[in-house]
Amino acid sequence: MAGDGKLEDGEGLAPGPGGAGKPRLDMGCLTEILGFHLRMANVAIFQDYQQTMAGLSLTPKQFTVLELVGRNPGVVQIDIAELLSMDKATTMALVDRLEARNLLERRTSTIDRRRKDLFLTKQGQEVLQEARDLIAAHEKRFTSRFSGTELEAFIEQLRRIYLSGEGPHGDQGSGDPAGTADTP
Amino acid sequence: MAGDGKLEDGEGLAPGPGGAGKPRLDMGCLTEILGFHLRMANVAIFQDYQQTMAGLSLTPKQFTVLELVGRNPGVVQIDIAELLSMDKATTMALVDRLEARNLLERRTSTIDRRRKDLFLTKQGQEVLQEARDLIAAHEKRFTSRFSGTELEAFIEQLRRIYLSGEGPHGDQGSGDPAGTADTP
DNA sequence: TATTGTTATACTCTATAACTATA
DNA sequence: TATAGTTATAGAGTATAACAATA
Repeated sequence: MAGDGKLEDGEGLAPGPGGAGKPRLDMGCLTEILGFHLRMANVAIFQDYQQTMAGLSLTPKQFTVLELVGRNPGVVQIDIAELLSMDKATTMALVDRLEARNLLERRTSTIDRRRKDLFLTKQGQEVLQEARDLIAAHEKRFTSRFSGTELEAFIEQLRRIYLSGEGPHGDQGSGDPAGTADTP
Repeated sequence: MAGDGKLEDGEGLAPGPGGAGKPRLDMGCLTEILGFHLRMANVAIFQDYQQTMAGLSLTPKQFTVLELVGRNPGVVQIDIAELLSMDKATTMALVDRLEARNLLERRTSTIDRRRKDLFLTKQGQEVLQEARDLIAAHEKRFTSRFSGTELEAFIEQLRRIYLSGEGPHGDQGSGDPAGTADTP
């Protein structure tokens, strides 16, 4: 049984109180789980990202949306939501925050008044460019660990993970978490 | 990992065959950003995970903690927090939820009364085993896309992302908002 | 004084549902 | 009837800060 164990406190497990180093725990089946390594990598990158973007306070998703709106002026929320597999209500809140910061604006579509076309404001364009520069440096801290061919293969493998579910299921909501939620 | 879960942001980027559905947007610099692909892959795996574990309703983080406690009986929260780069308050909440479901229990350490040793309950052991089985099938749906050597290389690359702070600096505290939150 | 656990607080994400205004 | 946006609500994750007990 796995869990009944009886290790007394300090045995082998953790470094005792005051012990300096990291805890070396038995990772069990986690070492073989692709999703586990993926999440750990995601967290590591996120933490560096956060420090990098502290000044701009743009989350990865917010940056993604700014980039999408910047590259596709007039794109509507529903398309962003689908592309990023987000709920439309979640997308709403995200866009609200960006709009509140005056980084983008909504304009009712002239051809379909239900739609609100999205455009970056001048400030949004400036912030986006700043963000791109910061992110480039941030990215380099990780990509520099790989050779050109390694990086290419790495990204191809990541795409192989997320570009497969084409036909079958419709998208689903996400849930995280986390890297951040208890969500995966 | 750390996160308890939530991460996920987009998915579905794919060029879907179904013409009608997906928007074809210019992804701009996103296509070159490692962190973006990592998040997308994370989301894809998370969504499959979510469907797989719907019956047990265990988030990836919750499963991770159960596995760690199962493999390391008596481990304390602070060590789990450090290993997974989570805040100790976040870890607290996570453990609270597992305890509320009677999957694990806290016992005050006999040698350091500040500590609470963690142990799986009998029910926790059973749920953990069920989860392991479900996850094995879930994992296979993704790992089957790679050859043995490819998978090995892939995981090594992921580890290269998150195991960098090993020698020199300690890792860093937390700071994540969620892969969750608008977190990575 | 430092550490572990804890609580309180606030913000965000996520999902669902229902409502609006258009189409 | 269907779609795009919107609002309301609920449950969860995450981070910060402060506190208690113990070392």
